[in-house]
Amino acid sequence: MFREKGYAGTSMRDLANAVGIEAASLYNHIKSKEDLLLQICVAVAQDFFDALDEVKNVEMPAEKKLALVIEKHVAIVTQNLDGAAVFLHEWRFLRKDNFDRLKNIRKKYRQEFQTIVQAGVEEGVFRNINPKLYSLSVLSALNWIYDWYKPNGELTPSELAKQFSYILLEGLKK
Amino acid sequence: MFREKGYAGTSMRDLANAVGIEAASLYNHIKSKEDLLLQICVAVAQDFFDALDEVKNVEMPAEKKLALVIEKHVAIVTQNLDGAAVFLHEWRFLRKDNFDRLKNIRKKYRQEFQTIVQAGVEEGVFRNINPKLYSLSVLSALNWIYDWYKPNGELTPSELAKQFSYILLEGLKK
DNA sequence: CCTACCGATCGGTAGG
DNA sequence: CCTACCGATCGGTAGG
Repeated sequence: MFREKGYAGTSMRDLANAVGIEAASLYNHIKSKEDLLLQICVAVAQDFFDALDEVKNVEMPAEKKLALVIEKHVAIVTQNLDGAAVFLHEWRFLRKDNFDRLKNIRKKYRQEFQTIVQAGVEEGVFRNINPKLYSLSVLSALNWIYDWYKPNGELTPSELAKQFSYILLEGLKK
Repeated sequence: MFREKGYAGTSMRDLANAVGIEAASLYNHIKSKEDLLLQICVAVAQDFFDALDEVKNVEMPAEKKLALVIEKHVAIVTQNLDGAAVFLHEWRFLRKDNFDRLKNIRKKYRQEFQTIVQAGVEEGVFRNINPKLYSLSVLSALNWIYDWYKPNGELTPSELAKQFSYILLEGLKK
C-alpha cells in the first residue's frame, strides 16, 4: 500500500481497513506509521546486505563477482517488488534520525558495490571507467526493475540478470 | 517542493507559504493542486519529446543516434532536476484520466527510444540484445540521475552523457 | 489577494 | 481489538 499510494498518501485507516480492523487497533501491532515504514526499509536493506556479504570476500574474477552481485540484486527486487519499491522510494519520508540512518545504509551498499567495480578496473580486466558513475548507473537500472517487472511475464529473474550482465559487460556495440 | 516532500506530502498551505501568499489565493493562479502537478508533468514530457523529435528522423548511424538521444536526455534531466523528479516519480498521484494520459506519454517515449535501439540491432551494428529490456535499463539509469546529480559537482552534463554512451556502447569488459 | 470558513480526514491516545 | 475522541490539518469555496 505504501508502494501504490505512497507513504504520505496512505492513512492508518487505509491500512486498518486492509487488514479488517479499526485504525486505533493497529497501535497494538506497530508503534507508529513511521515505525512501520522503518521496519520495511530495514528488512529490505538487510536482504541486500546479506546477499552482498555472501559474495564480497569470496575469491573470484571481478567479472564473475559483478555478475553474481547483479544476479542477487535482481533476485531480491523481483522477489519483493513492493518491499523494494518502498525501500527505494518511500524511505525518504522517514524523519531525521531514521532518514539519516537509511541514507547511510544506502550509501554503504553503493560503496560496496563500487568496490567490486573498482577492483576490476585496478586489476585491468575492466575498462577505465568512472567506478562511481558506473555503480550509480547500474544500480539505478537494477532498482528501477520493480517499476516494470511483471512476475508472470516472459523474463525469469535469472534470465533478466543474465541479460543485464551481458549488456553491461560486453556493451552494445558489435 | 513536490519533489522534496512528495505530492501528497505537500499541502496547498506549504505552497502558498513558499510564495508568500495565503492558500486560498493560490486558486487565482491554478485550478487545483492536481492541475499544478499535471502542468509540471506535461511541460517536462514536452521537453523530452521535443528533444526526441529533433533526432528521430535524422539520417545517421544508430550508434550516433543513440548517443545523441542520451546526451539530450541527460541535458534535460540535469537542467531541471526538480521537474524531472516530479515527472518521473510524482506523476502517479494524478487521478484516473490524467494518470492514464501520463502513462501513455511515458510509454510512447520509451517506445521511440526503443525504436532507435531496435534499428541498430536490425542493421547489425548492435549486438542481439533485448531492445525493450535494454531501453528500460538505459532510461532507468538516465532517469535516476536526478537522484544523485550535483549541479556544481565534478561532472558536467555533457561529460556525463559522454561517459554514459561509452559505458553502454563499449561495455565494461576490456 | 484577503478573511472566514466548510466538511473531511489525518495520526494518535484514553480507557475499556 | 473496540468506541469515542483529540487537536491539527487537509483541499477547496464564498464573498469581498
